[in-house]
Amino acid sequence: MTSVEEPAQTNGRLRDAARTRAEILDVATQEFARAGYDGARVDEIAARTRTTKRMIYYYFGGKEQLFTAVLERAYGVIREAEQQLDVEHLDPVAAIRRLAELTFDHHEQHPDFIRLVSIENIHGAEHIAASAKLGRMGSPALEVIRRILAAGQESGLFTADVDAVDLHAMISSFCFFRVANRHTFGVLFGRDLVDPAQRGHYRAMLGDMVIAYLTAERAAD
Amino acid sequence: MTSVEEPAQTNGRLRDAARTRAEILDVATQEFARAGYDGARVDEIAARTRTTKRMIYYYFGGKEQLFTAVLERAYGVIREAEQQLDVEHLDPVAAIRRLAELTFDHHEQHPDFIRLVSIENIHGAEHIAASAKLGRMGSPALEVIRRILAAGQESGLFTADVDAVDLHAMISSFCFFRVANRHTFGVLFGRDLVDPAQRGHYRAMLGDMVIAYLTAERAAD
DNA sequence: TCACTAATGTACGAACTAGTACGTTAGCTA
DNA sequence: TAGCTAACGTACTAGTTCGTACATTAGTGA
Repeated sequence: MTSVEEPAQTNGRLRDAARTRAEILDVATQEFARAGYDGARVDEIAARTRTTKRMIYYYFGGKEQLFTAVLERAYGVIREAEQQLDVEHLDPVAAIRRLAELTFDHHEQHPDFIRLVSIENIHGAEHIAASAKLGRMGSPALEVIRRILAAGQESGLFTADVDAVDLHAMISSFCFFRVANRHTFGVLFGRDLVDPAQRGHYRAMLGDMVIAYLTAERAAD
Repeated sequence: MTSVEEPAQTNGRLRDAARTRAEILDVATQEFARAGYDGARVDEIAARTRTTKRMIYYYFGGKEQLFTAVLERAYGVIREAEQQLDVEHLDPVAAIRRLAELTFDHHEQHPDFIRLVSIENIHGAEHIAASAKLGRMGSPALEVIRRILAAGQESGLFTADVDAVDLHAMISSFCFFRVANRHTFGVLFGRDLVDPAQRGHYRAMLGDMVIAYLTAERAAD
């Protein structure tokens, strides 16, 4: 999240639409992630900005649209990260493990994003459904998974007949739950799923799980 | 959720503390699950009850305590369900699959519970942490998993050296994500994870995944 | 049956909160 | 450099929302 923390005016200008807009988005992201859609306070966002509430309405129109803009940018970030993904040179098993690990890392590094997605689901995904930018956006990772799966299935290495979307769901489940539910899980079971000391443990567990699933010997269907 | 929908007075009484309390809890569960903690309206809960807002404060003290009571009851329900669990007579593989399927079914049948847990995580699990009833409650399923795992590992059937809490997290991840994130996932990938026609598919996928993970041939650690 | 209290209802207030009307100025361009 | 407009600030309002003061009654036990 391109945080803007400079003294007062960036690039010598007092008035900078792009900077003001970006700063509002930064703070709004934190605030929505902190308190949920209804818990977030427009006044609080404004207060933590170098500008005023007036500007939020000037640039975004309202709280609802601001939240949508926050989601659009957050999804854009993960989209970009996935586009960096380069696993073409790896064998299917290594490639899938790599992909799983990248998903794992991204989720861990963007807890705010996870919270925003949770919040959006509480609200039935109405904002992303209404967003032209986000509707059916899919994910660059999906195409990659598709190719790896095809290669693995062709070579007989992968026995599971699973499609890319379902495999993506499986990988995301684990990564998402670990971050999203860490608080209740921690209280109820006395175990912090995001404990840095256990990071490697869970990362390996995810990879093992996915590979085991894909390569398991199946009874005839 | 013991829904109370009778005409006016149950068991012949106009004033029935237990009934009023239960009815408030029922409606509050729906309202909190619908809109989140801050989105939920105390007035709305009262309106959909046969009693008044005054009673919410009389019985629970406030919105915060009401939400905690809602969580306590919701966790109580899953706790009870898990206590029914009887898999002692099954071999480890069948037992684990059974357990996974029960978790799967429970999550599917209680979307409100899933939403409440999501909401509670947005708020850092502060309510269940403060609740005497819920702190470190654990889960009856955990003991069952522990026993099955021990048996499976002893017999050499299970190769993964995973503990009960982590396995529980793995199973829950899949079940939770499927229900909790169905909305955003549906919009972004055009696939409804809770489509009844696909229920069997995902249920089998979960079992296959867990069993594959537990029984996979491992390279020496 | 009488009195006492748990249970309930009504009406209201104080604080908050999204959103806006109105006024001002920086910075670009002709 | 004059003027025009995008960018910005202040002060306010209308409506909402949690919570409560006060009044009332059902049911129970003596």
